[in-house]
Amino acid sequence: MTTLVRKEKTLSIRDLARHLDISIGTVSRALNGKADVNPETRKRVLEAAKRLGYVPNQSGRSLRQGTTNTIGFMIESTIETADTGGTFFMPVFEGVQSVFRRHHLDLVALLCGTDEDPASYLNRVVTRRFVDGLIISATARNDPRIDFLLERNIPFVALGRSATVGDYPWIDLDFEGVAAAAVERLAGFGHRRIAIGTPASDLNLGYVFLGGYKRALADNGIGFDPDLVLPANGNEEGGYQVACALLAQKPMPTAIILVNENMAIGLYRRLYEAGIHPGRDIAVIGFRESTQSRFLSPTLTCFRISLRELGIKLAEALLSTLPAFAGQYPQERTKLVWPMELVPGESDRFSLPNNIGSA
Amino acid sequence: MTTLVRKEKTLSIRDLARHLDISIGTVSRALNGKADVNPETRKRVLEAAKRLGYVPNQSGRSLRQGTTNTIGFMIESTIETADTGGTFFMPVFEGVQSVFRRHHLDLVALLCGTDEDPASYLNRVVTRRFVDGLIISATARNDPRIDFLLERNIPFVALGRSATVGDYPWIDLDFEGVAAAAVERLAGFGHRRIAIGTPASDLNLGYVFLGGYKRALADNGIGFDPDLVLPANGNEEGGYQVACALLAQKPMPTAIILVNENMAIGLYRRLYEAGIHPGRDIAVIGFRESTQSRFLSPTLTCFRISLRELGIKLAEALLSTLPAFAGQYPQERTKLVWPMELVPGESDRFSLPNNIGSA
DNA sequence: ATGAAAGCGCTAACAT
DNA sequence: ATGTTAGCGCTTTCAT
Repeated sequence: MTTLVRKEKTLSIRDLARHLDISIGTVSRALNGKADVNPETRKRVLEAAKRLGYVPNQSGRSLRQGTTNTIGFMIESTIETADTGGTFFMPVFEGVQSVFRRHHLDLVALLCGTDEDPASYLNRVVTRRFVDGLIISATARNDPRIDFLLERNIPFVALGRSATVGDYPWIDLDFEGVAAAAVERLAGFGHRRIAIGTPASDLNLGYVFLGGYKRALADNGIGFDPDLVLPANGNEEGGYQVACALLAQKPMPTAIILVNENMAIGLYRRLYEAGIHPGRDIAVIGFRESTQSRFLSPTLTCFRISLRELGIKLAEALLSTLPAFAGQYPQERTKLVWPMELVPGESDRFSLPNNIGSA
Repeated sequence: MTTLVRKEKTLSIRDLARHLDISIGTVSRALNGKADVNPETRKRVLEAAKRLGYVPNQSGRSLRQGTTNTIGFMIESTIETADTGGTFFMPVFEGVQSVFRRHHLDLVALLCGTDEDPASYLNRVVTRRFVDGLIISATARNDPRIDFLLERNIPFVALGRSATVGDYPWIDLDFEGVAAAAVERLAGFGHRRIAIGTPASDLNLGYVFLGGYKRALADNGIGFDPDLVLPANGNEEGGYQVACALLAQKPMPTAIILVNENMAIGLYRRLYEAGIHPGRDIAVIGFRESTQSRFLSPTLTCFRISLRELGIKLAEALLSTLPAFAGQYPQERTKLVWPMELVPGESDRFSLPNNIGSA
């Protein structure tokens, strides 16, 4: 037969078969690694495919197989995350991707705009059969997306717990443990009036964080004072507001724990304006260690986590819920609280006499 | 006919047609707003579709039409951008999305991992016909992706210029203008030894930034000193290194311009360690205004840009290259340098006597 | 204004 | 081990 190499048009499997003078069925089987193909034939096919730059059309495959080989990672760019979310998600994304790549699954980030309802956005993505599975993040205390995905039986894993009931896989940071460790450390330094900066929104992590804080207070014999709970956005501006709230209290708390390390910048700023030095006049503990936290003055005491590892675990948790991969990842529904490790900085390095700083 | 509502399976257009007892062709035409449909029929179809939750299968459409109605926004998570890139891209993404949504185009972020070659990643995405068009970012001085996309005739727009030749649309920040404005401002304050922190990598923006700096020096009668060009990564760590380099010079430069605002944090840190105060002992000008820059101490003099607007322009530039939309967006190939507006902060607020600070 | 039918590219079931 | 063919869901001719 004639050597048919089309220009301008991408090669179809039919073109490839014609070029090799064999049937398209055999070509398909050869490319997909099926067993019943002559090794010689397979070699020819793979070589020709490579040489001619043949790549299967994903739409054709999807239509036939009912799967897209694409996983969606849904990220909401809310006020809470717009500024700073990227620094968190990029490394997680990398970890997820490193696992999926081995299985020829493509990962796409689905950024739901602030002017679109997350639930209806998700609905569109899912019903169009755009992805085979989903990773959702920024779980709300009550998250309709989870109900929706469970009901439709769509494979997914949540980055973050939720109060929404149901048997679904999730992985979450150990907000509770972080709050507890921070309180314990500060209490050990003699602090009694320990404030806490929590998210202003309905994110579930706020509730968990607050819960850990309260428990740790009790464990350390410190009474809970609702005035010391300071809700704010998890960014620099929020930190500034938290500092304002701190300064307004009499006596001022001697320590503050932040649920978000970016708040530290705004907090520092406001404190400096008031002539108060973190690490000398007030103890500050931030949340996640970052390049930033290490270069602030004073360096921020915070908690270390490998986001890439987290991403890898997320991917594995999802794979175990995908029918095509459950065999290779035979785990239970993952329900995992990811531990974080304290990294001492300069921001909380001072002790109080026992009798100072109590309420 | 019987009312056939399947469970567990998503509705196909065939199901919908059967349910309405009309042909699938008519249903398709009704849903796609074709003219030759009885208004009455169309109403019935749309109602039933809504009620039963019918959503067309994207794979079916794509296979038939040869388009996916999906645009890819390729973001590389390099060392340069991993930490901080998100803060930049999220708002841009929002802007892009707001335009595409009107045209029922879905936007997905394609994050190329650090362990994957950007060009081959792009190749995969394109040849699989996964997207109809692309936005690429982090353009290198010589960027093979541009050659590839031009050769394959794939609609795309670049966020960032490149030395790669060809008639392709791009939008870029005004690095040159920023460098020039910064130099001019500092020269006006009496500075003569003005250092510059540039990217260590081969990003095109580094060359453009440096070019603007050199020209502005000349315009202000200041000689160019290669020792004052300090390459570093565009993150906190890079800023720290820049500060180290500054401190090593005798006499120390009296001003520094950074190509990336995140560097300011590391720079501040190192300067504080050396007892040198930005805004008092040395003038600092950062790059992009952010929540961060406003809350640093001292606040950072930097440049404002509406990233959302930038995203909107990017989307429009791409649409004008897509055959299906070129009619609605009949622009020339966009080649646009996006202006940025100086936002004075506290970090460069001091003047030198004329005879101090000269080389 | 509607129906009938072809066919996009691919895989899998069946036949040989 | 290979060829043949049906059909995934959809849009778009071409009839009527």
